[in-house]
Amino acid sequence: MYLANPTQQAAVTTADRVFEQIQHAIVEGDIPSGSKISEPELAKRYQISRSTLREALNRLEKCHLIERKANVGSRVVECTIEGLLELYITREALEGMACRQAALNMSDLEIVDMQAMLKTHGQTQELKDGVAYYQEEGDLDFHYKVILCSHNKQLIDLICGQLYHLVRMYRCQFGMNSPRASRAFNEHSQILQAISDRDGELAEMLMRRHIAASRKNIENKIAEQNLLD
Amino acid sequence: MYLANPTQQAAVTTADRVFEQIQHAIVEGDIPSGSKISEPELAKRYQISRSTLREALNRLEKCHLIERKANVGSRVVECTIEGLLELYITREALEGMACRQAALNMSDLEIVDMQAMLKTHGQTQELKDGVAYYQEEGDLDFHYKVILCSHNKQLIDLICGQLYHLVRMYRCQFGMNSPRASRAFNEHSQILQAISDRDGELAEMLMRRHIAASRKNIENKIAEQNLLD
DNA sequence: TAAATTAAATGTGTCGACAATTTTAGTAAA
DNA sequence: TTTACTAAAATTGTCGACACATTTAATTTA
Repeated sequence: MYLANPTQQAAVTTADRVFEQIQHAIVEGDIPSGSKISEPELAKRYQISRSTLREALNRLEKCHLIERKANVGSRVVECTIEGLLELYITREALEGMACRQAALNMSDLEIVDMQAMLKTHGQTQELKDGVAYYQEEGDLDFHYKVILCSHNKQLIDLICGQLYHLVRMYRCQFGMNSPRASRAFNEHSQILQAISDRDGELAEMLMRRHIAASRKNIENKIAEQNLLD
Repeated sequence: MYLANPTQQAAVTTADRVFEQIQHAIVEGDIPSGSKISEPELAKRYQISRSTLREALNRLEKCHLIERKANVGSRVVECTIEGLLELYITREALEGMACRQAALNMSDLEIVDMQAMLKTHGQTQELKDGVAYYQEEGDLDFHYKVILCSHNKQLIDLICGQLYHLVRMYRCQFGMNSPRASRAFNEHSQILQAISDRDGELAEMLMRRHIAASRKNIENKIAEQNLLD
């Protein structure tokens, strides 16, 4: 089961449903990264007409999962190291600002809720220490909540509606259930503290460091791997 | 004549052409902000089938110029004060980071080019001092160049491919040919200096202040206007 | 054999028509 | 007059077919 996107309203039309199915298939790698998409083939596989499929493809393009060229066709986006680093840099900017806005705009109730959620994360983490579960869902959960609490529609749409599908895709394809779990939890706690103090500047700074740390973690792994070649 | 988007590849298909036409009409306010879009009517006006029109509508949705609801239809996005402020906050985050990346990644040649452009701006500004022209094109020109020079595809697409159409729309509809022209020029010069020094941290900070200043300028205007009511 | 040209096949873009849903108009009941 | 229900009209979603462009295969030519 994959994390439902909070900004994605319930699928009512067939194009919506097929969009979600293909999205899932791409994120999980069932439709491989970089592969060409054949409209007739996919239309047949999902038992829909090409028009409906193209509607779905348009939404996939909107969240950067496929790329289209006129008169040529669509390809699933390629997962490259550079792309991953660029994605993290963009996240650093956007989520940093979202965190600042959350510190300024969150209601007291929302803060209480988030503290409860983090407490839960801490407990499950003590139980299955260092297990991928936390990184898989808890981390995204925390980030999602912060973004939604920015109360900035523009930020919410850009990050949750578009970038995060790519984030999930990279996580799946590069198998990134990193050992940063316990450190991430501590960083989340610090961030929430800054938010509770309504310290927007600190909250942004901590979130940026948190994401930058993940990025550097990846860069280091790559560097190690390159030394082995 | 309006500023062609550097990320927008040449229109080859009819849907492309119609997309550009409607985009222009929305930005300029010929199709009013907040109005409902009738697919049959627009299809007739542009002499195309509904399928082709819907393809164009999908791209308009991608750059946040229209909003769609399933089984109900499309509306031109509404220009509100809150929306404008949210847009500026998002720009502050994204363009700030783009500016930092530009300082890190720009080639020396690109820096020389940009210095030349800014010099031109300074001269034309001396000629028609305080005239809207500068703010209308020069400002966007500078910002566009900085973003492109970040060499970060993700940032480029988000800002140039999506946000900037909205920015232009707000500029048109709110008649924002502000008197910040000369101050903006000075701020641009400072930013470029930081970029030339390869000082990413300073470059980001200055760009963020530059955009935040615009936002506060707007907020003040609103506050003044509210006092009169 | 390799390169260039042409022809077939595949795939994308566009169209008009039908199905399903929503909105509007009209009628009946309170 | 207002509300509730019903029927008609209009609008959106989906479909299959055709036009056009690109890619692939076959044929010719150097």
